[in-house]
Amino acid sequence: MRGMKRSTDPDVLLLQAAADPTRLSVLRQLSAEGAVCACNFTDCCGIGQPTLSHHLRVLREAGWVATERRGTWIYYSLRPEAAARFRELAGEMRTTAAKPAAALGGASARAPLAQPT
Amino acid sequence: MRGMKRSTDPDVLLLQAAADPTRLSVLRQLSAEGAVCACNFTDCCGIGQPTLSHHLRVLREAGWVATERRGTWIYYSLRPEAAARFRELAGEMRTTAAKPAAALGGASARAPLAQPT
DNA sequence: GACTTATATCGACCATTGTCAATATCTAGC
DNA sequence: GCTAGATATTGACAATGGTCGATATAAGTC
Repeated sequence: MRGMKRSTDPDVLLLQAAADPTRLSVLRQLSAEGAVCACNFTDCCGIGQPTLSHHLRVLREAGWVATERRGTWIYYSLRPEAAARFRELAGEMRTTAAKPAAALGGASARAPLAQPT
Repeated sequence: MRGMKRSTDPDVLLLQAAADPTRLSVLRQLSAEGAVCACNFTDCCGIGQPTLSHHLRVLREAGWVATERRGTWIYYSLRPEAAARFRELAGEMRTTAAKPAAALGGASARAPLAQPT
């Protein structure tokens, strides 16, 4: 099979949703301002309204944002669970500080599977 | 112009690099084990060697990993700067806890640009 | 030198995705 | 009902990106 493999891991979906200039910008604005009307993003990002709507849908389906209708417009806000999961994910990414390059010199821990005799 | 726009924002590049099942798996293994030989990932992820090499290149170019040759094999390790930047990014993503849905009820803060009379 | 092993690069293929124009849907006010 | 404004959906297109097979490069051993 060629092509890509569609990911189902929620962590990957969360990262994929944030890994776009427009959407990261939206997330940052939401983080800074709390609840933001969709119409506020339209001009901010230099993209058309359908495109923005698409990005907001991606963020919603990834669990990043919640929506609330107020009359004709819709407010978007960051979902605390998503932000928390994101921070947790980032917290996992730590360099052990003992191994990165130092452990390579030792005679004990070297070859991963086999050694070139 | 149709098509996508190539992002140049280093934060977006960092997120894009992490937003793939294989690469996230690699990053997690690096975080857990420190320095890992490239040959350790090959069988782990169920992908071919050229594909893994491609993913490692993406991670390298995004600043996620550093490499060190040891004989015929190459060890990959997490770059502390990347992990730190990632945590910082995640730290930005906070719900202000004062606005998400509460501020919408008030009569003061409502319309973003205009109000439906 | 030849041979083996590990990693990188190249070239192709196809799935995904960001974008737009046009249109539909929903809500409010008349 | 009709009209106006905000948002969502549809259908197309192009660029990106993940995958593989084949090949190239690099380092080690003999």
